[in-house]
Amino acid sequence: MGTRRNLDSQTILDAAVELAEEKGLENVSLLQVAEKLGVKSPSLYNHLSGVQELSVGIARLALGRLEEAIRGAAVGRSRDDALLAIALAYRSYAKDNPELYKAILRFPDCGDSDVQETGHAVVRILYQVMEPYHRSDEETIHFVRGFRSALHGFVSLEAAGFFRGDGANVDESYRQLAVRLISSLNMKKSD
Amino acid sequence: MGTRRNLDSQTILDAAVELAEEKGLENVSLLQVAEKLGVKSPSLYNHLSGVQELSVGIARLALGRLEEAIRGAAVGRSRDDALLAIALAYRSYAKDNPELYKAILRFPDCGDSDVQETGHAVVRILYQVMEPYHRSDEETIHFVRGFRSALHGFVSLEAAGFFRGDGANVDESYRQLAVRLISSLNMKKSD
DNA sequence: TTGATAAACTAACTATGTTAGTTTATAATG
DNA sequence: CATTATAAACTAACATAGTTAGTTTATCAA
Repeated sequence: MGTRRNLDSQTILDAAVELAEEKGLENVSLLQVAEKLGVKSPSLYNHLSGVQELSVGIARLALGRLEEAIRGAAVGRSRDDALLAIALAYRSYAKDNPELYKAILRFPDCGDSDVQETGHAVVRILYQVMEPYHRSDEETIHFVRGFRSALHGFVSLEAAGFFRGDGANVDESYRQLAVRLISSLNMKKSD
Repeated sequence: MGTRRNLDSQTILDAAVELAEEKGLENVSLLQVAEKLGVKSPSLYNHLSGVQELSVGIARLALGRLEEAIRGAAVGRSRDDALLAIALAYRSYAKDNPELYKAILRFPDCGDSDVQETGHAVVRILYQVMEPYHRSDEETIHFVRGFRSALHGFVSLEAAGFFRGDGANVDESYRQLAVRLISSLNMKKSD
């Protein structure tokens, strides 16, 4: 007993993420994380301020990985092609990492500014892709907000179990949504 | 002490909703609800099976009211006009009832089928509005899924505090998103 | 009047988050 | 090398939440 200098906030975060992926995000408690690390739960307080900090950490990590996935999808592509690739990568990430995506969904609870910062990083990629369209800043912002909202909304509703009963191809619904928005970019405003 | 026959599940639900609106959804606990009703928390178990049932009840009520708001907006309107009105009503509801809307957002946690049922009621209105467009069932489903996703996604992200830093009119972003999708309905598939 | 029922109660348990105060291993210093 | 300071672990304890079991009691029906 006494002291072992191996623990730090990164290790704790890693354990929490692992736990989330194993047993679901809702079962990530300081008790469980501490147990996983062979430590008593109050010991964690030497490295973090509370459970909220852990939640924020998970959310940030999840958003960071989402950003990576999106950036990876956009690389080597441009314009419509890039936008569609981003859309598909977004949904793939959510499907491949359901617990981490839940952590992103949960951020309304905390309203943390750090999380929002990481969220902006995702949006920044979209701004880059938008450049060749030569739209005004304002128009670009409007489009990016809408595009991101659509991706997020679809994936959230799908994760929540909607789109199950009515039999139509969900992949196709998603593709059409993305294409509708992307097409609208290439049209004159008057249309 | 002893017994008063006034309590029932509806009364409890009403108290919970009131509490949510007063102190935030995250502060709705059986303890607080019981206190508000002048009762000890175990007494609530005579009328409900647990806190989950209460959460589901709140979510269902919130979705029910959302459905009402949307139906009210669609009445007397048709086609593009109706769709836009629904979109605006959707966001208004979320803004006017932030705690209730949070309850809707939270349903991923439970995956309850009753909640999904009420969610479908919202979608049913959209199907009605879609009729005059004379699209195939499949096309209609795709569009409705996308449209609803967009509304939900935008409102969720807005509630979470995104769209704040970058200075562009948020109302306009939302309107444009709705219009983009609605316009895409009036186009040939080949476009 | 009496007895059954339903609704409230108390007591107690588990789990979670958290704080306070104690011990102890390592690192830093004389 | 001895000592001290620090940091990281510990134990103990408390609050709050949800929940269960078992008890009391008011009301309603026979």
